[in-house]
Amino acid sequence: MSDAAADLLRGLAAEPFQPRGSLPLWQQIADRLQSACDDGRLAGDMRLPGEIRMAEIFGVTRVTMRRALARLQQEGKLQARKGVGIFVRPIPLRYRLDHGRRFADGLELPDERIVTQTLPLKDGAATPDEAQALRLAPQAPVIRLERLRLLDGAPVYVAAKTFPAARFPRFAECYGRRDSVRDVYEAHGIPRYEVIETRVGGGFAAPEEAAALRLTPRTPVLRTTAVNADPAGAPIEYNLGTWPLTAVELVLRAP
Amino acid sequence: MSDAAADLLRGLAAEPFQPRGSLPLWQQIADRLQSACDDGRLAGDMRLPGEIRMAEIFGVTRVTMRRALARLQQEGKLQARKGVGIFVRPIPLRYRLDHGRRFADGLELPDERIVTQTLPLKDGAATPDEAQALRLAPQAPVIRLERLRLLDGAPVYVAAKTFPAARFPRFAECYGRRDSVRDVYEAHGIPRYEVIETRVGGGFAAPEEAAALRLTPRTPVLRTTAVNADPAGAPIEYNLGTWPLTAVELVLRAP
DNA sequence: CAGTGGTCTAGACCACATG
DNA sequence: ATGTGGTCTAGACCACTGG
Repeated sequence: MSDAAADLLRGLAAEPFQPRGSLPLWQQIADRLQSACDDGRLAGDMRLPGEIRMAEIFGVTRVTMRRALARLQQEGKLQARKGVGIFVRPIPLRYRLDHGRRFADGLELPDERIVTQTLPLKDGAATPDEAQALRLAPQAPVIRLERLRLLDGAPVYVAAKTFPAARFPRFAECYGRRDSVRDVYEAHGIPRYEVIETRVGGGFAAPEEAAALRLTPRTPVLRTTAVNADPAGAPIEYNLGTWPLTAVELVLRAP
Repeated sequence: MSDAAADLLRGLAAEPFQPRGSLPLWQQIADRLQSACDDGRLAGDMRLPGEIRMAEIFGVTRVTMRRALARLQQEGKLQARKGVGIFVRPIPLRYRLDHGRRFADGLELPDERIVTQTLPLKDGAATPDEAQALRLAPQAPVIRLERLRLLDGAPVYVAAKTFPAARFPRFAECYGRRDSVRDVYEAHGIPRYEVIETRVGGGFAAPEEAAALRLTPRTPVLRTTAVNADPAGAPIEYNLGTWPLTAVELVLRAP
């Protein structure tokens, strides 16, 4: 009785390790696991043996084993679920996403592979950041929309969108039909829009973000913020996006 | 005999911790240290007491203390130097960098605060990536230039630039005068250039990058790649930049 | 040399998810 | 009830850096 993952790991552990003083043991283990992830020997959604088991296989303590596993989790290759096990994250290599295009267009992938989950709409008051970006009065009423995009079942993007409530009185009704923001725009007399500013930066996943993206908390992420405007230049949407650090590559081309 | 840092930490440790079951001890410690970094109570280049000492102060094992410190290192707030001590990383905060502008212009800071270090030029053969970006034959001769930018003494950017050797026969001579790539361009009949493509992605610092940026190895970083072209559209420079994840924010505005 | 951070071990208890 | 990952401890040895 030995599943494929355990056999593979035994193979990784077979080669002797470099003596002390060169590379730390946990790093050598992590390196071998990582190369196995990268070349597909550890494939998507595969479940690894338990930590104690793996520690035995590699001939180290559980603590040392955990250090190796922790690095792979931080880099998004593995995902641990408490009480369940450790899984190979079905990795999106890296998606090229062109600036200013719609999410799905930028990915250049068939729509079947993309799934969108929408969380319930919420009303609220604009935060200072939002008020400034949307050119609203402080505390002005806004509509908040959260969305999660999955690619081949793996979450790759959470978006928190904020809209000025005054501008979109029939938001919920229009959005609900097809889960489409574009529909809302059109229904309120905005046939097209422009991205007037995009920012890209890095950060670390908050617990909720990590849960949504199925990442270990505090995992590094890429954050994008965009402001959309109607043809007249008035801001109509503030979009805060979070991506697993290794999941996306933004491509910006000269016009 | 007790320096300022130790006193501050004793203050942080004074408040009782939440009982087990709520937040892990190491996370509570990390949170307190982080807020102390963020609001300046732990200021730039300050040296912390040793790990054993800090572990005593917080009443935990050295292992637990190290977990807390590890998180702050990964997030770029602290920097450990083996055999020396742990230091507060001087004010990385976050710099707005506008796309398409020169490094120094984008930062909108006085030149005095910016220092550039140039590593020795190297000749070499184009890698596949470089050959494609620069539209060269495989293995074509290229010139490699590495630069490190420091802001207020803290390294915030390493750039690895690659130029087609055939296009810049007098590269070394021209560059050496003022360490300016623009000088090289002008001397070879290129009065201005355009950025034809920029990519932004995330990764993890290789050992050399980490050393240059004074980061803990494997720290998450932001990577930018840009291709410059002459007015005729011919690629003349391939630029690979690495930033500490928390040090930079790219701002892209509509033309 | 003494002090520092980096690595590693052996064992323990807990909260959680699953069967 | 079992096994999982998450946390924590107490002690040890090493390599590096500084005075």
